[in-house]
Amino acid sequence: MHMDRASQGRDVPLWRIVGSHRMSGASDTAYTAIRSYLLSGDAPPGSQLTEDRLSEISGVSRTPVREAVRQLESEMLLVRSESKRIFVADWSRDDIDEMFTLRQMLEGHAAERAAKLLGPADIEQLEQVNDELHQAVDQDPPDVVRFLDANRIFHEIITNAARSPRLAQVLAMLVEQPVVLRTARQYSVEDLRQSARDHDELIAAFKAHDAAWARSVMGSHLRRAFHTFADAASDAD
Amino acid sequence: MHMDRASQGRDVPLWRIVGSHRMSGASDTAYTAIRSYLLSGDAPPGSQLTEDRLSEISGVSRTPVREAVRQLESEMLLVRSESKRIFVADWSRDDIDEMFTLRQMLEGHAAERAAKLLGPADIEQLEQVNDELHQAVDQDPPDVVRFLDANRIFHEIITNAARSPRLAQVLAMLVEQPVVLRTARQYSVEDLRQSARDHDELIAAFKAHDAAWARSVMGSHLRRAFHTFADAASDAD
DNA sequence: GAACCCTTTATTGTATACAATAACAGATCG
DNA sequence: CGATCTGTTATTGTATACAATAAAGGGTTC
Repeated sequence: MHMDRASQGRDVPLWRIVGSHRMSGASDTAYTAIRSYLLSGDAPPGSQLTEDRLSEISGVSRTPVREAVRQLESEMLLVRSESKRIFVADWSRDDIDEMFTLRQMLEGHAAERAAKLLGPADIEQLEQVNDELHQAVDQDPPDVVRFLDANRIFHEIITNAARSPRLAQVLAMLVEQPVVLRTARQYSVEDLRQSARDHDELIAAFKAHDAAWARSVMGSHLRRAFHTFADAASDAD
Repeated sequence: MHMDRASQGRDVPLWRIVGSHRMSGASDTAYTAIRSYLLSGDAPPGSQLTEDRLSEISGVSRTPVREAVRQLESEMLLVRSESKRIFVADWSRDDIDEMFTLRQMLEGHAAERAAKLLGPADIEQLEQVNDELHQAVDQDPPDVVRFLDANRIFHEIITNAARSPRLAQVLAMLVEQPVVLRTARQYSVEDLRQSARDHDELIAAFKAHDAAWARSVMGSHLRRAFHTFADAASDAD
């Protein structure tokens, strides 16, 4: 009995199915450690970090830390001052707006291509991931972390399906920001449900191989996601 | 007599006006040297390079070479094998197609925003650069290098005018590829003239602050550029 | 007390030696 | 032969010491 692509992933953790990150070596230790630190919220946006400090945090020498910092810089979780010092990125509402706008363009394009390229097995995988997402929402209380994981994987599958390495590389720079992830914890159940419904419709568009439909749904999905974020963020003030 | 932004650049070399690259230190020496080497055409696409070799070429130690390689990897002039070895990128026609498609999306967006944000001084600068470009075309024979320089700066001004650091960063990854630059040498005068006319129309759209017009012209400009490239490349076979 | 210069300290940049790993080539065995 | 094992070499990865540079502090002068 052979294992096709859909069945392959059935018994492994969801977050392993779409793995883009090499996981070994001190560079990756540093990357993972620093990223967790930034996403944990313990690092105040705008505060300075030094390579030595990050070296302590991650337990490896400065050399791999420097590589990790470069990567996190390109993902815009870190920024550098004029004199090359390292700071935790501080995203304004306009910055987040622009990020979602870019994602809308690029992921809209990805969805368009995916509609033409996705096979039945791929679509089955998308449904599987979206089931996971639905379950996370329908828990009481909803499991936001599980939701965000499934959501990320759902989008990654589509991005990869577009079979454009350049597009994937560019989108990797526009991942969710700490401020967005933190804000997600206070989304309403209805917000999460609507997101899941968007995914349902996206899958329907893929099944119909309707590129324009897919782009359109992806566009409104991401645009609404921005406003959900913006509302939650302003409520938090 | 004060110096406004337009007059500031009048006496400095054109390529200095829009400088996004920090120019100092061994890392930049390495970056510049390796990039020149790749663009010179002496490096066969697909061939392997080692850090030691690049270190010899650029005259600095492996540490800054590694940083430069990372940068050139993100600009997709270099690629890495499964085992992390370094190779000169080898772009297929489809890869180039996809690159121009992504540029069309992103620079179309940039043009849209630029149409709203560009001031008279900025537009004057664009005109100045496009004059340069016209002159390069009207020389006999046309000066393709001068043309490409002016063209790059023209597009960079628009990208920067969009005032979206993320957009600029993403577009920096989609710069012109060696194969495109080499092919440009055999563009017909008429191809170059049409390019210059596109720029004229772009400037007209900016003067009218007509975002939709600007996006549209940028779109057809880049799309035609791809076909010009593709035709020239297939002729060269 | 405010601006300037000088010293000291903090931080990043570079070179280099060594460690880890992958590719290569030749020998051995079926 | 062909496959596989093994030692050798090529190449990248990591740690660390030192160099270069920017920031911070502290004293001096006007």
